[in-house]
Amino acid sequence: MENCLPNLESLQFVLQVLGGKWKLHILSILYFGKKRFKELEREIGTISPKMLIKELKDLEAAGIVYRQTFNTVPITVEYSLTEDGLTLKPVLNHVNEWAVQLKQKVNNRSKAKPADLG
Amino acid sequence: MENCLPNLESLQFVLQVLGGKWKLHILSILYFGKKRFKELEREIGTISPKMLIKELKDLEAAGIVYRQTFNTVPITVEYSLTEDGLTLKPVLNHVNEWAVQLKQKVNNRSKAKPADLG
DNA sequence: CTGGATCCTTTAAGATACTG
DNA sequence: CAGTATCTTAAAGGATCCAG
Repeated sequence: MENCLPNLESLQFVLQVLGGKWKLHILSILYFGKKRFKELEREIGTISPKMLIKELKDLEAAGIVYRQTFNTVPITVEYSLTEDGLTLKPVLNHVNEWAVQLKQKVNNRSKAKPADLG
Repeated sequence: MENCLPNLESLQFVLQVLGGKWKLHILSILYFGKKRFKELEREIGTISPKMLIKELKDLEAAGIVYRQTFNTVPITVEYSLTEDGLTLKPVLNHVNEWAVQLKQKVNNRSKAKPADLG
């Protein structure tokens, strides 16, 4: 039943991982390079520490973000992208291309028409 | 701040549109061809009519799904993919390729390592 | 600084009965 | 058949304070 959209599960997994309110925002910042917890908090501006740590943990569990701690006083933590986090970027760019043209169309029409299948 | 991941907004939009619990499942069925409301309900099996109509309305508003009514008795309604719905498929396949390899890695390791940036 | 814990509000979703 | 309406529960998110 689901063999036309291959591996529905994997796609659901991606949507779940990236679907949090702040995930893409966090990633967009980490694409500039590693950041500390406080730096992320400041750059996002309106996120609470609870949400930030939750989103980071999700991304880390998904293997997209890497967390490194340093035994300084006080402790410092750096978040960076994993290999998979980097390979995600061109994928997102691809999705974005589709999304941009979709949004333009949605804004310029009242109702979508069906695809012309001949 | 967000110019590295181009147009964060568009990506958020896609995640919102596809992020519902049943969206991908519905799309995976519609990729086989047009379906009536009841057919979708039956094929999914565990969805309530309230959720089904809600997800369909979301997809229609996003311009991905087209809804056509017929003045039969009783009324019949057919749901099909729009042009944008069709162009979404290869995009999802691309995401899926990335997702599949990610899941394999996540399952085979305890903790991700950072990307080697040289 | 990096988070954890708590309480609260909002949103998503499920169950079920009902209407044109 | 194709949805609506209502009620209830579960999950996501926000605010705030606290600890190592």
